[in-house]
Amino acid sequence: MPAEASTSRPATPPLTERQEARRRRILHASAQLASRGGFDAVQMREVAESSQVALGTLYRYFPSKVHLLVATMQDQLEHMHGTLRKKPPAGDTAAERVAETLMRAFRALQREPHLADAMVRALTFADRSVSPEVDQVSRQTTAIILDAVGLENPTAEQLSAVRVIEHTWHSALVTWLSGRASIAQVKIDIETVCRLIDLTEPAPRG
Amino acid sequence: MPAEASTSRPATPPLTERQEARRRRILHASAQLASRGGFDAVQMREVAESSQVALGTLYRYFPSKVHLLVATMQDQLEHMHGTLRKKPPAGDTAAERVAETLMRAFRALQREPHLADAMVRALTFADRSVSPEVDQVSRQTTAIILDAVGLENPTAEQLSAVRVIEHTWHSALVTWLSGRASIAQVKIDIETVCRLIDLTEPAPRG
DNA sequence: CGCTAATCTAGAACAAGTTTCAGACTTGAT
DNA sequence: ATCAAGTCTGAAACTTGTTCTAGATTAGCG
Repeated sequence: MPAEASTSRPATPPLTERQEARRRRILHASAQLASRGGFDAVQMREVAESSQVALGTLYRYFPSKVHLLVATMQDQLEHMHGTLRKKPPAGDTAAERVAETLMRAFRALQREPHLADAMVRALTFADRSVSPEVDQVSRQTTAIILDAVGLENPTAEQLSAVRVIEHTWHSALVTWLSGRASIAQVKIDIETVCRLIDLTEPAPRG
Repeated sequence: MPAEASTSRPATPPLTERQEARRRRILHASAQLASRGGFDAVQMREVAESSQVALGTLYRYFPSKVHLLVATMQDQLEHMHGTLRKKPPAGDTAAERVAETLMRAFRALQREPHLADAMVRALTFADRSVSPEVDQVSRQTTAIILDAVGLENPTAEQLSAVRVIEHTWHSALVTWLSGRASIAQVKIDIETVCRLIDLTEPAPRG
């Protein structure tokens, strides 16, 4: 039994520099193609060509198109979390802060609607084989929301509220991307669901 | 300009008996294959063969696999709405009734998890070209929830709460289907979000 | 009935995701 | 420096959704 890799994710052997560079090129090409034409425009052969990697290699790094796009989303989310941390939301209540955070993220996605389409479609289409990666995205999203709530040790009830907010966020995004809801409606729904978090917050002491 | 088909959906010419029968056979084959192996098991060639229809004909009836599966979902939802109407939920508050209704629907889906997988994946993967059909599914779901709430003329606020419940329902389903949440967790989240509907309900007069 | 337009069929063809394979290249250990 | 193991490449093959075509069938109409 090897004792390696006991800390973070299971059995991810460290990548050499060139491998890390390949991985970056692939993710970059993926995001670029997605920004153009969304999910359909991310064609594995094109990603491979764009990132100067053989098709087989692309599949070694990302075992399917969905894996690739979910990884792309992880990448973007990380970036967004960083951005959000720099300018925390200013609302008085947790609900206001969460809603503001989510709408800010929403507007960022609006700027690259095709990219958003590709990532979100991949995320909701992912089957069990992508669970770990999707879960990672979900944890990242949870972290962003909890940051906005501003709690260190949320109760089970609060975690459920956060999950519901997350559900609403994803599904509202899907609805908007498929043209079945306006931005105004998304905003209203986000604000509606964010009330839940206040419901579960103990009255501020003092 | 023909004046026909002015009433319901745009330009759906009435089907002959044999056409109606073909449509039924197709939907039946689709549901059957889906029940076995989920989304991937619904292969257009197999659906065509199973329903004794040429591939080209299948595509004339349903312009894509996603269209087919969304139509399958419409079919199933209609059936379920009928079933639910017969035994309305018994809770005292709107929240209880809605949660009970949704969990009942959820248990029905649990009985055919592969079928559920196929339908839900199709629904969330659908792009703009399927909007009308997806919207129809959404309206049907809304109707089911509103039935449980028991309101004739919901306010805008209540409609937003219903949309949020719907979002949560879909997304929780996706999470469960991909093995990232347990049934218990889904139940909790459904109950959590259903509280919203009570928040918006005016105190009963009397 | 006999005509015409629409529909259906069988099957080939095409597109994009995925797999496979032989050979060239890297890497790490000796 | 050299060898073995692992990785990358280029290209072909395979799978399944989708489109296309030519000919047979059916439906509606005079």
